[in-house]
Amino acid sequence: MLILLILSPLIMSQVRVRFAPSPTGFFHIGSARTALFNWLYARHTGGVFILRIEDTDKERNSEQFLQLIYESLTWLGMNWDEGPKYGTSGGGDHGPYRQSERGDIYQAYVGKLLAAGRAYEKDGAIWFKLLGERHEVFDEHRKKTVTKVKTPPVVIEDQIRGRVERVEDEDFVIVRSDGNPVFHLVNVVDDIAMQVTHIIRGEDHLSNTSKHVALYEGFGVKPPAFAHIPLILKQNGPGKMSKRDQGALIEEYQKRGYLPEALVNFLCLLGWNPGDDREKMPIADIIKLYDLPGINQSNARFDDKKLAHMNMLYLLEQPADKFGARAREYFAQQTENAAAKAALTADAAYFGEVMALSQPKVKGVEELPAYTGYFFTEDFATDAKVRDKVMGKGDPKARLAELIEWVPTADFSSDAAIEEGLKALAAKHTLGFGDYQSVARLAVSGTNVGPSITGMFRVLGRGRVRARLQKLSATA
RNA sequence: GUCCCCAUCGUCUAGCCCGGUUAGGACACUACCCUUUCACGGUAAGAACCGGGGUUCGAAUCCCCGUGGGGACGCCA
Repeated sequence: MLILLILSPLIMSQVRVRFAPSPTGFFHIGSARTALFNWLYARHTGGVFILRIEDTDKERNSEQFLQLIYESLTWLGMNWDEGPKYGTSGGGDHGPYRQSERGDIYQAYVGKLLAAGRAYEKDGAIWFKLLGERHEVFDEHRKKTVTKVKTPPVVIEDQIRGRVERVEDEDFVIVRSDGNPVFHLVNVVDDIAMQVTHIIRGEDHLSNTSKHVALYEGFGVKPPAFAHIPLILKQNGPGKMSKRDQGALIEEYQKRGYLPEALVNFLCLLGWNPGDDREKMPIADIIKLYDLPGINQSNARFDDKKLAHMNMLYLLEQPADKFGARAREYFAQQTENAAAKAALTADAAYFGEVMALSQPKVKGVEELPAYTGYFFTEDFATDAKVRDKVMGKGDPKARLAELIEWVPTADFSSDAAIEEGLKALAAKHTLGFGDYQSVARLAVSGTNVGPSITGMFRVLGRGRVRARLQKLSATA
């Protein structure tokens, strides 16, 4: 009882936000960001994040895309408190959370409008009736005569844009002639029924909002707070980012081995910032600082380079075993890639060591198969240009001979030991470490980029190193 | 065409609300340093207040107009 008394004002004012996607296509960056901004607000305020599936378009819905929504949200770390059950997310007593299962509710609400004279039937469809004087006018753009209604402007108090006024001056369809309710109706009905307090959505919905506010008024319900967030523009060319644009799909980043934390961090910064210079920050800090007034008003262009950089930052701080596991997962997906296949057949500990060696060197997991190829096969390619350059400088043949002789008895127990050994070798001829490094690298990897040569020696082991040195020596 | 939103480096942005800054940071680009290659890291450089009016001693900041960008105008969501 006492607890209830203390909690009741909290419950009364609890923020309830929703993300309401339709399963009609791949899950893309824009949707993810809208979900994220809602999720953050719920977590920031200690409110409720609702997932509602807007599957009223029977033609275009698919179960596959529905699953993709669940998977993508979960992958990004956005759990939902109410909604369809999936893993540990979902549940709640405002369901069902799929609009395809809420037909009775919509019918009841339409009934209310019909009874109140705020809706009528025409051409087999049900229309919402605006209040005011009517007159016919020819619409040049749509090339037809339409009935306009003289109405006062609808006022939207937007949390991001301030006061926005827009005149809604035409009745609109709320139930199609086939009996299916349309988006505007179900969206508003569900937000009323689910007691949504804040509608955070893309700015592309701002023009729809006048319809929605009119519907709220028709139902005699005070509209919730609106927050229209800026859109993400495509990287190249004009217009907003759409599912078909390069880099638009969440699934793609998942497949490419991006870290979800990095993608989320990047997405947060597209239209929001903590107010200082911090960019890479833990999600807990973002939740703490995130708020609606901090959201920008202007659209943001997507930048894959900045995302890649953010991903590298996160990758760099991954524990080696986690990084190795992620790499293995990525390699396993590359079924067409011979290098990836070969790597997977290698000993697990060896694979892990190779990845640990490469972790600080690459920008993304996707670089790994090509970057580490020579660790897993003796049949690796040699870069002709690098070969000419290395073999044309100093006396590489002599260095190779020395290395071949040195390897069998050298101390390979640690990178430091190998370094010491090589330095001692160089000192005998008053040469530098670099004189051995370049030719050794060419011999064992066929290129001039890669991890430290000492690390490569240690991981490859004496046998392989010596064989490769001899092979180069024989063909040089 | 009508309506709505927006406008700081190439890009993401701080500063704007509450007028006085060498207009700051990050990505990208360039140079140098570090170094055992390549990266990472460090330092430096270049790079912006869309234009025009107004208000003011003073405007990136407030107001108006233009221009530009974006969005919406479906029995799609």
